[in-house]
Amino acid sequence: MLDIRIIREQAETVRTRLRQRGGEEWTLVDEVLSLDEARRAGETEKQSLQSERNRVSKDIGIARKQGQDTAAIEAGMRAIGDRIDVLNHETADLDARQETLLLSIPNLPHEACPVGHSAEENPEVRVWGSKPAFAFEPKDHVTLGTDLKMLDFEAGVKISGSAFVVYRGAGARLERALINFLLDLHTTQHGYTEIAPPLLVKPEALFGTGNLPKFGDQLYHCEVDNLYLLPTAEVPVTNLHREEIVDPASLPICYAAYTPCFRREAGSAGLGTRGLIRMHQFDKVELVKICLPQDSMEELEKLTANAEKVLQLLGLHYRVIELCTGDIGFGSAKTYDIEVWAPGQGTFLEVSSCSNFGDYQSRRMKLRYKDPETRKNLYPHTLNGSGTALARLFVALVETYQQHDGSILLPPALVPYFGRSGIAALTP
RNA sequence: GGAGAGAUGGCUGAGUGGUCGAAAGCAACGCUUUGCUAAAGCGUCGUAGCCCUUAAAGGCUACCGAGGGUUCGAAUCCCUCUCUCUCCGCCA
Repeated sequence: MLDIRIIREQAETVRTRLRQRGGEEWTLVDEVLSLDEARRAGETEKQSLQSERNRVSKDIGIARKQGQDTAAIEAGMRAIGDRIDVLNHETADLDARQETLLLSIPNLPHEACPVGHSAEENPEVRVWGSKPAFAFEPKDHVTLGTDLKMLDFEAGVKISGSAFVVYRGAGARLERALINFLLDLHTTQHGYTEIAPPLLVKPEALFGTGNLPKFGDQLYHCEVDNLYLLPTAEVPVTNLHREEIVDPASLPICYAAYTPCFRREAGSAGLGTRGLIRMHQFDKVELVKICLPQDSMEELEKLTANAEKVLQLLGLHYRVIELCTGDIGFGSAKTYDIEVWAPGQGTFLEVSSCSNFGDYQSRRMKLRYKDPETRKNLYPHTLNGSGTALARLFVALVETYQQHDGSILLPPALVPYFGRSGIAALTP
């Protein structure tokens, strides 16, 4: 949520920045400003009347003790009370409308965020490794997974429908090995604290991270209990400190969490996505940071480097791109995407998205820290990034490390976790 | 699912219609004094909004789980809701 004071004082800058995103939200600025003005006018009148009421009510108390008749004064106060009631409802209504508008306005892109209209204008930041060469025609993960009996797409459909999959045998074991590898890397090498959060979350948590109110159609909702299946561990983990005033000495707070993620993917069904690339349920290890405002850009670089380390250790070719203003997410001020090469797809797949949200989420969830100098409560910055998504990592891994005989030879970093050096081809 | 208890400031915990934003204690911060890993004394110490200011300072208002009601006036009385805890039942 944007700071109303920034909108008030720098309306033109806010409009310009919002326009760079390409949406229509910039047109809401004028509406917010007029609501704000009306709200403050009502607030001022209401408060001066309340002040009068408090003063006179005290006098009435004193006069009554002295046995005086206060009926006339009380009648006058009743009129003031009525007026206060009216103003109360008016300002509450204006306040609610302003809040609703503010919740639907996306974050301002950071000035370091490249300006552009769409994904085509995302600059490539760096490339690591190179495309692996094959002396044979590489298969895609669907073929490999099915042949090796690691992935059962038909069973997924039978049990849960399209875009669900069953991992089995070596596939299930590989998924588990990857989860442990990722968590160990981030907790023992990168200093993150491991979190295992609930997978069902309240609406308040989703408002805090910005998934609600705008993106409810992407969420699985358990109506009888009004709980949502999480679309990413970002939601419960960032909300761990919702409505808290954290000790600034404890910053940066760094969390790593493995969870399954559930997404309805409304609107993208049948979008030509074969295999594991777009699923309703997938595993992910998420990294979350809460830090001082002045540190957040540096922390974003570290976070991105932590996610890249995964691909480096696994020997997977990848590139990092920077999202332009027209492509960054709703709450983000600056985002790097990491895309891994998948030989069977002949394309790069997004396996991580690392974002600095500035104070956008912390203001929404009333997450603050007390500045030791001024003793004021300030909003820390929040960041998160996948470290990394598992399904697409699985794709890149098996497609990159497939052998001519259909077997898979795992990179050394994964061998201790998997327990074997690879997955042998099955003999028919 | 059944029964009961509760929700007050960072924490503990007083407060049942009027100078209560709220006693007291703990924690924290500052100062003083003494001094071997500390104690004592004094002071400060909730959150948010509005107004006035270049700013600081200041003034005002609201907030004692949430919402509504009674009243000139509500932490305090009434109603509704939510949540937490305990016990019983069921269950991985």
